[in-house]
Amino acid sequence: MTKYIEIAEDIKNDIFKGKYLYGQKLPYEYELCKKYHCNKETMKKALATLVENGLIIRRRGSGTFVKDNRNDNNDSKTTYIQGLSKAFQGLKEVISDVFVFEIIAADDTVAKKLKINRGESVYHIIRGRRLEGIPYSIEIIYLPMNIISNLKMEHIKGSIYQHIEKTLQLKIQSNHLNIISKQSSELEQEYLGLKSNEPYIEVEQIAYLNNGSIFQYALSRFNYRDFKFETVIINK
Amino acid sequence: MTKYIEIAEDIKNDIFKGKYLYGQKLPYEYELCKKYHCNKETMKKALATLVENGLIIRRRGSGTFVKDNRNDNNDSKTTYIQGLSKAFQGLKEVISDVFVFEIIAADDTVAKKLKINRGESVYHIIRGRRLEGIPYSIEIIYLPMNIISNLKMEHIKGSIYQHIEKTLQLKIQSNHLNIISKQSSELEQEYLGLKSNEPYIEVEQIAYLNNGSIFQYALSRFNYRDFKFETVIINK
DNA sequence: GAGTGGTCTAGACCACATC
DNA sequence: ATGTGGTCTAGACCACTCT
Repeated sequence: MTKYIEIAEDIKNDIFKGKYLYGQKLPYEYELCKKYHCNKETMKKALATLVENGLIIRRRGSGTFVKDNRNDNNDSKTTYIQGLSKAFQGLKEVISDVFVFEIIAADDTVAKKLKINRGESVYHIIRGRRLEGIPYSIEIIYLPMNIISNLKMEHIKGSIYQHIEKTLQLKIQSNHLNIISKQSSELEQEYLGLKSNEPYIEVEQIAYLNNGSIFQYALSRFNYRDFKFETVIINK
Repeated sequence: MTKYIEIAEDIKNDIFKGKYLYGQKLPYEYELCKKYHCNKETMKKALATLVENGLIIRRRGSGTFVKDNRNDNNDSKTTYIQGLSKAFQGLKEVISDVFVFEIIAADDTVAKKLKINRGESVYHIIRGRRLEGIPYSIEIIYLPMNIISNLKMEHIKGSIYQHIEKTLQLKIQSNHLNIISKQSSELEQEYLGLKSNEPYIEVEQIAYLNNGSIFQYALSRFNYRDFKFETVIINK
């Protein structure tokens, strides 16, 4: 881990622990530099990640403040906080229902998305995800076999990311998301509890490793009633 | 404008103009530094904004590449590219139907969102937006009068942002978005062409100025068929 | 080993806010 | 005037990729 990420994590934890209260001023950059024994620019980088995550606000001339998020609704089941699926912060139990787990030849669409050749082998997974017993999403996942290997049913039932990061020691760099809505078919209606003619929200996700290769093309489908996506846009 | 933003804009234009083709390698950092007469760190900052915008991918050890976006569907009417509403890149004509334009006292909800006191005066606007004649969104907007002044019908019909940035000379720093879905009522059904019991997508937006104050609380509602939101998440 | 991108530091200088 | 955050530079050192 790099220094600025460690500092950012530490301050983030302080905020979550309530050391710095909502709306309150954080110590000045200079003070934080002293505390963490780092340079001004490094501290700026650390704080910039917190700004991007919507945790703090910085104002030239006045200071750095913890963003007030208390009025956010926390009743939504699916929350992509800071863009990344924090999967309920690990607080709640997630169970997978595996519908499909097979190896197929990539068709044109999948090949295009994964930037591989048509016909190359890919894992094809369809799984339902339940949160404390209640279904909340259907995931359709394609993983190129030349990058992701030794995928087992236990990973599909649990965490694919853990297998990628822990077992294969690959580093995930970025996720390119596309959020749209579509008319549901029977699978979504049954699993997500939608009526016929009701739509679902789909998050298309193309995920890159830090070596630039695409390791995942996935479609996550949610009941529109449960969907919530939070993000911050910084104007530059 | 700062140097790194200018450089980023310039490279962005080159990409859009086709100078650097999709999938192609960009000149090395060092070459770009020479071209733009800047320091390595400044160039990194410029390129980092393009990474955040999903335009390029950087790989340690191999280079910087233009991201291939050719397989994106461009048939959606509403595209929030890079998070920010680029409003169709100004290519298509936008017309507003103003349903409500009044000054009211902030109720509890609005006061909480705008971080002002209950009872303070705010502009309350409800307008429909049409793209080449076809309705695509309903916007419910609240602007605190102590920040935004002299709002006229012409601004509501055109661009409120232009009034804020050009006339009032205020700088917009960030937008905090929350995307959810809700059951439609008559207004959305009529204007957006939804059937009863069909939902709409709502983008809740809280917008900050660079002095830290909140100048807008807005709800934009879209027919779920037309909605598309693109964003990039960088893992750090 | 050479090429390429990432992190960190030290310090100059600038812009904005508050008193 | 002072406090506070933002930008830019020069240069050291590190990590990864492609041969």
